Amino acid sequence: MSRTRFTRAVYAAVRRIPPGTVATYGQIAAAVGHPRAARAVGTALARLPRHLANQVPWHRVVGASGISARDDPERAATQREKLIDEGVAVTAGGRIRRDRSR
DNA sequence: GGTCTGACATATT
DNA sequence: GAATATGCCAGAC
Repeated sequence: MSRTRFTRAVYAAVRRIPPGTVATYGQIAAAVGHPRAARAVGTALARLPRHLANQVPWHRVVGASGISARDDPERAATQREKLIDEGVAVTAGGRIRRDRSR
């Protein structure tokens, strides 16, 4: 199975994100001990299994410029709506207000 | 087991 | 702010 220690650490870190708050991939990567592995965080979440998607608030993880979702625009829309539903201020461009991130 | 791809970041121009 | 270049790590083939 592909879920490595790193991946599990990422899931754990994402789970620790407080509601109504978003974290960047860089922050997650740094949280698991790999400040330069933002990309790995992306792939790990991209291959996030459904059963884990239920317990991991992946929608709280955004890119440095907000929601990225270069692979699936639908995902971006879902993520944006979920964030808005949680009270996160997401602009029309998919960017997050600085007081909610960082 | 080597290579390509990718939900990225940071620095520089 | 946008475009370009480089580094980083894990997953899929």
